[in-house]
Amino acid sequence: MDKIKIIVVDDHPMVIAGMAAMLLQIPYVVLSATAGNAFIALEKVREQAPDLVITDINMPEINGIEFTAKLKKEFPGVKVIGMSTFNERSYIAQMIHSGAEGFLVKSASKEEIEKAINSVLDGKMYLSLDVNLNTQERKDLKNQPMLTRREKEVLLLIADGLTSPQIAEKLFISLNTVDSHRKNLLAKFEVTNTALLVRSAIKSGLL
Amino acid sequence: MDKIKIIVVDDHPMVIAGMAAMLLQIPYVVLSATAGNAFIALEKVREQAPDLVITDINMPEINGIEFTAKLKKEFPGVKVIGMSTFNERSYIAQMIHSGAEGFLVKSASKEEIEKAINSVLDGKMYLSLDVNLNTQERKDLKNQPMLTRREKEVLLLIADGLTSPQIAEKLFISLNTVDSHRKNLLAKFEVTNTALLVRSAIKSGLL
DNA sequence: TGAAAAATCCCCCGAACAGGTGAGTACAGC
DNA sequence: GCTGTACTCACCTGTTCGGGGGATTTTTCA
Repeated sequence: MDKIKIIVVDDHPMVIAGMAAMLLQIPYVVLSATAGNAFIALEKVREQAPDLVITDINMPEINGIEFTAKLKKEFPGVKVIGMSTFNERSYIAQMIHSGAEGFLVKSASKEEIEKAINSVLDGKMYLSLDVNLNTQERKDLKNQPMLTRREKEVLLLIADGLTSPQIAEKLFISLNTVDSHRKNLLAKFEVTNTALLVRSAIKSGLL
Repeated sequence: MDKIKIIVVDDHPMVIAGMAAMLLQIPYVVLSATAGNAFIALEKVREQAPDLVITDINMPEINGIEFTAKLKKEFPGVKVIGMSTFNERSYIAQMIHSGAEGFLVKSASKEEIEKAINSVLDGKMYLSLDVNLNTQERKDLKNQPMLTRREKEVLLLIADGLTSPQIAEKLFISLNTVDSHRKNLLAKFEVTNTALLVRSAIKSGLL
């Protein structure tokens, strides 16, 4: 059997290096490419046709979730394992929803990584053991609101302390529109005021 | 001149591996030990008498800040570089206060790590370039506002999504008083609305 | 090309927030 | 006893938010 071809995507060189070192110790896999962002990653996937992509979730420009969605659309056969640090578990649900087969925390050991790779290539799903979700967190996970482009913009400006009128001016839209987005944000996050909105957004890693 | 002896402390094997790979490429340093937590790290330091310790800041049980403080007390000569991921810059000030000479973000490149090591061993302080404390952030760090007991209580309740009337009821005080505290909070954090208040408080680690 | 999703805009209304100013009480430290 | 700080409360004003509708135009994408 051929070696399993893996591509690792992460904007932290240190993580890339660490993952590379760990994968080296697994005889039946080969790291066929690495990428520091989603654009490069997509190119590499087209070139290399890997069996598995291990991708960071928090990346600038295109995050791991969108990246996974794009990747899965173009290459449904490629398996994906998401990776994230401790406090950002909140993305897991979205990641799974985007089609990822596995999830690892960055604190994973070589053994765990190996197990994840095997499970996923076996057609099974793998979730890092560290992902011990308490009920509240699980809730936060499920209800990861799907925000539209505009909603994200508005959310950012709210978190930057702008008032609705100021946001309206900045985005060249009417106050009514800002209010609409604002209400949609509150609804999607299932909160009733700005304080909780900002807090939830931060917890979800959106800010 | 002898090689520079370095000990790396991080609870993420992947980061350890990555750092090890990077340090390997720097000819005049040697990684004399690694540790997954502060206890082991202290042992290793006693054994190895390293020149430099590179430690994660976020670790279970004993965090990097306490660890640095302990380490510096026992071995004042050992240089320390703190390491953290992106969003946790708020610890930098505490880290420096504990005696660390440098700070790196985990997204650091090999070049940056090398520069940090050189600076620190040269007796200079090194702060990761990514830690471009813009004036606002620097302010956030310095001006950790001195909150009174009551103000903290109110702040917590605000962040929990309670409205002023609800807070008043909960604390058995009048709405006017809650408003007073609220205004004092806004003033102390130098912000003008609740969104920024919550955000600042989280950034300052108060929530 | 046609349906669905997103973005835009409008109205009303009451509640909550933010800014300013002032002031009484309680308590700790000097 | 004086001083400073925290905590409490009050009044007034205008702005912003939040909740409830409904409606139209782009955009997106199957």
